[in-house]
Amino acid sequence: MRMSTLFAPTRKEDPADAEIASHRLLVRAGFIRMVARGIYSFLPLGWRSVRKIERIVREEMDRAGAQEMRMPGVQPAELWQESGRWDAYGSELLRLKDRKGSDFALGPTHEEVVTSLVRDNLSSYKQLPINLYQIQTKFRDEPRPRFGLMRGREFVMKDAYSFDVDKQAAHESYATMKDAYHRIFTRMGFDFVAVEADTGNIGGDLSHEFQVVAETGEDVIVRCTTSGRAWNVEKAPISIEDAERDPDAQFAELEVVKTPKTHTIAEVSAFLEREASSIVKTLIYLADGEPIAVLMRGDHAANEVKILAHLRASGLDCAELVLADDVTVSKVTRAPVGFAGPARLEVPIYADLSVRPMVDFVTGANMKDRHLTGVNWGRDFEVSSFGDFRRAQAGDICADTGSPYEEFRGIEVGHIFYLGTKYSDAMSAKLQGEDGELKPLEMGCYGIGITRILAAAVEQSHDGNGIVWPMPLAPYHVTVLPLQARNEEVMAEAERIYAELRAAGVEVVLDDRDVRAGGKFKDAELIGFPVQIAIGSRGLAEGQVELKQRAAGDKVLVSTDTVVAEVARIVREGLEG
RNA sequence: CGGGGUGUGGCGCAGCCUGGUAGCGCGCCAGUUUUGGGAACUGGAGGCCGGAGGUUCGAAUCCUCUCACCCCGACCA
Repeated sequence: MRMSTLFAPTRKEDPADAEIASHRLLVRAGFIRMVARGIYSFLPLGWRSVRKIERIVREEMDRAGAQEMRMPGVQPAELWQESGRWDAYGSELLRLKDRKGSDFALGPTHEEVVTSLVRDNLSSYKQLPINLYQIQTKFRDEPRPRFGLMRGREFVMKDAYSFDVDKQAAHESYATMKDAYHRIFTRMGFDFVAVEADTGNIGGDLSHEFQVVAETGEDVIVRCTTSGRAWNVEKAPISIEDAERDPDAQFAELEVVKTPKTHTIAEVSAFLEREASSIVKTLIYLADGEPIAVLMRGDHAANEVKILAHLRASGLDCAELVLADDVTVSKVTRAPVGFAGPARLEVPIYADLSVRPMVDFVTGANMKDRHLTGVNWGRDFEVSSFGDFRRAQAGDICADTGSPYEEFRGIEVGHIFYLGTKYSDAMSAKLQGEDGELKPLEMGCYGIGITRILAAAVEQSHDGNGIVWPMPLAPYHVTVLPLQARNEEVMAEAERIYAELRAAGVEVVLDDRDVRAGGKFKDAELIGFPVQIAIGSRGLAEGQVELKQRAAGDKVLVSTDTVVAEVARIVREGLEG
């Protein structure tokens, strides 16, 4: 490819709306352009990298025995009504009507379509196991798309679905996919972790997220410092002290203190000069619309999955638990947000176990700009029940090993689930087993965010000058830069090297534009070609060209006779990892 | 959905408070000189100032409505 014809509109300046490196650089280097909120076009360079990502995914999925197919982007409402998700999925499901007024959805995922397909076309356990996958555009109407490709509304995803006779076989399919995912992300050169995760609303009871380690990641992960096992913070088992309060404790007087404009724990802690761990925060939740209060120690965070489980175990049949909005908080506490406290609160109060041993703590006073000190449960308010509601964080103790957790952020690029029979039950997808009985299919589903990987790769590998592509994902492996476009010898040598590299199977861009050397260098760095060959009249007089690898950054002079073989070798080694 | 902000040539911005015929940098076109890390000069092209309505002799500027985009929050209390 010649740079003079390549459609790669690069920019000197950062786009005004981009915050993180991947978004900024993918726009600046001419890989993507936004069309609408959370919706992007992929320009030639961007699309080439996307196709390389797809290819690696395809090769490893095929190797793992999965079969590629293709399902529609537009799906009839009936299928979603059958699984119950037409109502359950919420407003992320973009709904539309056809000319007859029938309801459709833009597919955010394909469990319904694939389950009905398999149900209608397989009849015996002898046809199992089967794993079907596709690489396709999905649409999820995200409440807040952001960070370019990281959280878009339209995105490309690889989704696979496994079907097995029983749970054991399904677990084997799951393990096969887990291995395939490890190979895929290793081949892409990622620093990643497989994280044990909560299954959320997808169902099932076994799930791993594949997280690329990155400071700008949206997910928080904890990892045990001895076993190396990693968990999503909502799932991580922490060792909890279940301590009683000292029965002889003397309680201080309850006191109202002025705390102007201190809305957060950090502000209250600083203002009153008390440790965050001596403050109790009062979270107002809506359990199926009914307000409840949850008390947490000031330095802890709440885990809604645990709270929900506790409510159910206490006999409260609660389907949905959400943090209350500001209006509800004001109504329940009779005070603005930031001053909620348990005393004289007329809703059920649930408290984390770490609150039980606390004496004379600080809480909000349910009055604007006021907190209470010397607060004690039992005397100043009653607790409905205590439970473990804590979300894991750095420094917490791993329940498995007794070692502390470390915390880091990640970009979720893959997620695998063992689904069980959730969809096959709902959609009565059954097969005859060996014993002649009809049994629901055991399912698993396995996603990879193809376009998000493009952003994750840039996030993990860039510098002040631009993108630093790993060889397997680079849109082109090499760029050839004739530094004086009007010098015939320089151009002739550039053309020769360009042609020979292409003949050697190297993907190469010749920067044949009549621009100054500086411009070519800047664009080459920005786009992130792994290898640069700079050809100038000075070096050529000595029979030499300059070879630079983007990642290492150092330049070496190489003879014009050996440069093609040398570069071909670098590219080959880069592709092999 | 709540809070904040921004919409002015392709891109990044100033002008708005205090109304009076639209400006800067980059990019683009032509020419001259340049030519190993985003050149200099000269001359050009390109904008219904997001949209609608209003106030006014006169609106990018003031008022109302609306649309779009960005940031923060939606485990903050």
